Amino acid sequence: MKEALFLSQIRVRLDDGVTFLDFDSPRGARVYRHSAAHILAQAVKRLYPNARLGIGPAIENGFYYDFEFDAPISAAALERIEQEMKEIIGARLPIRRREMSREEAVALFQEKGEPYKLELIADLPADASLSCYEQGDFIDLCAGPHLSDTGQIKAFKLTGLAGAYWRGDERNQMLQRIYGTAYPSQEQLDAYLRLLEEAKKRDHRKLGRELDLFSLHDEGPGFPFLHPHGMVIWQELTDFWRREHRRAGYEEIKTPIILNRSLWEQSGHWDHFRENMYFTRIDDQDYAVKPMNCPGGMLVFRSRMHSYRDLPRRIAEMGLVHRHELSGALHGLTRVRSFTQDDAHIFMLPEQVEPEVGGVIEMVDRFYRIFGFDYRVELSTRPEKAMGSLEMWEKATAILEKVLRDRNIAYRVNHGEGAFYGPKIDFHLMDCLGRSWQCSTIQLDFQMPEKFDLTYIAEDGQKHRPVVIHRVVYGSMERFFALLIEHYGGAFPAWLAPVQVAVIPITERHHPYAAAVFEKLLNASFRATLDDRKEKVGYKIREAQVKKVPYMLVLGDREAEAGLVAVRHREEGDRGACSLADFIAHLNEIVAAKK
RNA sequence: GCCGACGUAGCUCAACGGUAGAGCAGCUGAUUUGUAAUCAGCAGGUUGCGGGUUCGAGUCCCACCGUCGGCUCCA
Repeated sequence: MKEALFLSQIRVRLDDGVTFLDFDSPRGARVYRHSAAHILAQAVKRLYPNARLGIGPAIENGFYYDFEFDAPISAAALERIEQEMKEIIGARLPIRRREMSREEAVALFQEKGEPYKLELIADLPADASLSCYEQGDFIDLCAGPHLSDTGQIKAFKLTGLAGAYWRGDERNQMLQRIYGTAYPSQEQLDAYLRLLEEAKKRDHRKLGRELDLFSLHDEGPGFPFLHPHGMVIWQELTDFWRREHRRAGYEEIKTPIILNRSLWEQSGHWDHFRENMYFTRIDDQDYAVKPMNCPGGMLVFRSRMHSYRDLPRRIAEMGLVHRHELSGALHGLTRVRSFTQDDAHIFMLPEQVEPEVGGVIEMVDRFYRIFGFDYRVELSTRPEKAMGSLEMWEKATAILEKVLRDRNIAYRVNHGEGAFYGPKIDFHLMDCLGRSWQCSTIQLDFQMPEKFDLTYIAEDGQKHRPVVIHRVVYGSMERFFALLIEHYGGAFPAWLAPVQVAVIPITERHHPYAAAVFEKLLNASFRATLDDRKEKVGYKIREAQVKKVPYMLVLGDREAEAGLVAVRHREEGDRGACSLADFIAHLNEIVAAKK
């Protein structure tokens, strides 16, 4: 084994040669935080000798370690654990790697009473060489590498306590997970904590209340209420969506929310999705509230005969779906129990699959660019609970891969994450905190056409089976709305802003002029307000600023006499006076450009 | 659903087991104001819901509902 290596910030022991790592590289940060996780585990074992160790990896922005305690610990215990960690860091314990045989390792962890470690060892391949890392009175099964001593952790904080199932499986024992983060300096840690504070200010739940966009109530957990200002944004999003889809050759439909059980049996949802569905009875028959829009779409397609000349048919629907989600999973507008999907089903000939999937990819990219979102592409393959033959799945997956490769799109493969009826391409948006959210998805489906016996008449005069794509662009309107709120920090661009212009007369004698300006703005189809309260301009401006109104028109003697408007912009401040016509032209330009 | 935390006025937050308060918002009045908060007054609560302990519960205990951080799931 090579001796410890030194670099400005991190010293790492490696057994495979000399490698320098520093915290700024992703790998260096992982090593650093993984060592912090070991220190956490050591501290916990000192305070709770009976605690059984789970796993303790580094994650994005930090680390965690899972433990099984005799009795659950509470968040208050974290402070005591932090103290103990500081002791361990202060002692500058050297961290040593120990290679051992499987028998040695089993004996070691048996003696230490670590059932989860034994389970991990049992699952390691027979020829794997086992290693442990040791620091003072603590030893842990670990591939490494690690820092050379515990004193190198300069700044850390335990950030949370949560339940987590052993190996992520809800059938397993629930362990307690302690989250933390670590940085090479207190300044960096503080900067990270400040970033979290900033993120809280853009939280869509907070802004949604402050800007009066939407609300959630105990009377309907997970069923959001949209307020007038939220509805304005919603309408702009759907208007834009309709124009783009018409242009791209889509037709729009609307299907019922409640449909008979027989339909859900036919579609396979009864067997594959029942635990997420809501039910009701009508005239002594079972009905279900739709969790997806596809069966309704299938019925529309099937309601008449199709020629191969009719295909592809791109049938879109802003469909309201309801899904029973676990109560603990609900979160603002991003995880709800009822949401609107900007759905579409494309019915096509087998040879149209590639161009159609390509067309959807282009549309998704266009939408995301308008809003300035970065995204990541993922391909999800056959899940355990799947319908259809393996060959069908392989064929469908191969087509999706080909489309992505032909376009040089980088993607990640999620094995076993597909829908039960077909593989899919997902688009994950990165939000302002670096978290990713699934929004757009393109799902290939060879199942529904079979289940619903969909056909078209081909050139040979015979009936053939069309292929179906399910796709969404926004994904869930509610989730996309939430992401937009946080993305813009509530300061929506003019085309989306619930109020685009606040007209602010300085005194009552300017009210008639202000009312005339206001009227003209309404006639120009802008969303404007007239603030004719008996308040000082400063007060009215502050209020408009707080509500994040992009433009304010301040009107006093100077403007009234010259027939001008003094323009104040939300970010840029006082822009000076111009004619109302010029202002309207400017605003029209900004709105049209969606800037 | 599971683990942990939390739930007081519309919002943000106070209140050693001993009479529930403040700021902002709201309402009323005065102020007629030039680019982020004028002043004064008034009103606002069965402390999430239901039990229990206690002479006495916002405070302690139990159950339920909801919210938050995670796990799981997914748009």
